[in-house]
Amino acid sequence: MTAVSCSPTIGRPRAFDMDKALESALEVFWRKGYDGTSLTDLTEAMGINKPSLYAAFGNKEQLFLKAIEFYESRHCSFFLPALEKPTAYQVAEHMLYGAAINMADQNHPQGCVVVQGALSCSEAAATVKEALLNRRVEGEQKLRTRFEQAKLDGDLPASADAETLARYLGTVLQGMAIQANNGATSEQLRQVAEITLQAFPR
Amino acid sequence: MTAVSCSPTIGRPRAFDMDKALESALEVFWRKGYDGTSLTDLTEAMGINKPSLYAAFGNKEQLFLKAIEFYESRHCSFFLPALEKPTAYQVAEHMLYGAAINMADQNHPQGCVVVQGALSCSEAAATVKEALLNRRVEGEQKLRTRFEQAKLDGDLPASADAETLARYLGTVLQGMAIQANNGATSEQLRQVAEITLQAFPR
DNA sequence: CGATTTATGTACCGAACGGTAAATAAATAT
DNA sequence: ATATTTATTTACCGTTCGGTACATAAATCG
Repeated sequence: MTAVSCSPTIGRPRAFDMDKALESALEVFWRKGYDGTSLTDLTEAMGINKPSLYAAFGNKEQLFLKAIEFYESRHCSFFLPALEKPTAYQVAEHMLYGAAINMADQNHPQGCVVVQGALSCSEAAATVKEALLNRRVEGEQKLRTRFEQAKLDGDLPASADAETLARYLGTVLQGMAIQANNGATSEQLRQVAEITLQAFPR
Repeated sequence: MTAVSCSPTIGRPRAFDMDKALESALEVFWRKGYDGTSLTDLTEAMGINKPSLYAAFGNKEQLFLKAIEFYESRHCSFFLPALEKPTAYQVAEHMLYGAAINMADQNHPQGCVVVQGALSCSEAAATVKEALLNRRVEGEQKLRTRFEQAKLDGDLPASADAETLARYLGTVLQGMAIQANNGATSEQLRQVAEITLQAFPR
């Protein structure tokens, strides 16, 4: 069993909150990307020293991967619920409007760390780049599966191409991440979502 | 006057082709991003030593900016011509199909260096990040102006929102860059372009 | 032929990089 | 109280970073 963060009862207690530290690390990675973030950036933001960071999170790469898990559980909270909507159109609707609000939210860096955390990067970042790429592709795969189900359910015409619809939606969602980086507001992204939905069969 | 690359007649002649060196530098920046690219990466790809690089291109930042100019003149050759098409719909059409072919082209890194060259980055890269951001916003501004003209020309309904249409198109184009990084083929991007156009007024 | 000008190759600079050894501090177990 | 266990602090490791000084090579100018 690997060292899961189950609180050990013996030994000196950890002086910092792991979740808060992880959130701080995420914020830095999100804003600066994997290559652009130094250990000094991380330790300053997290309020801990390097040995504490390494003892608690492994190394820079593992910390990044844990930060991404944290991101998906806390910040991408609109994605999975949207998949549960009763029709394909409503799935698309909730996903696009959710993304519009989320990606331009001023309470955290703009965009999506899964898109911009390690898009083009050094060889040292190859592992995390691939991890993010897999998450993007898997997200689209989930959309595709949902749309194939919608065809069976009858709320998407049998002539519809689930794979291409999923890719279209993925493209717009990923494009919204760039738009948010460009400074687009939630309202402007909402308008994009609105147009996007006009091409979506209902 | 700054040192434009007008060939000097005196002194030892330069032993390398500046355009070829710039193209090699672009290829590296495109693939690894600004932060992910080291001077060693650059000099190895360009086939020159560091002092030659600095004498010819200034420094890493200036080299990057020159590589971006090079990119826009050689690799984004579909953008400006698309703007000249007779109707707004045809503008969108040519831009989307041009991007679909270009971004997944296997003859160079996938995606778009203006999107992925310095999206999230260190403070050292702040200048180049802003330069890329400005290029993206300016591209959308050009689209918007073109669509406003189309409303005057009558090939776009007066009720259409030129700004939002431009942002919608920008979003899909930027999303295509991510898709190309995800491994999408030109044919898959072409299908996305097709759906995108269904939401575009004609 | 020098003299001048520019480019190249080598060798190096201080700073920052990711990562760690070793000593100390704070908790529990016996 | 002492031993054990874990976290923190300080100080440091070798490597790589972006950038440059300096000597040499290759061209033109007079």
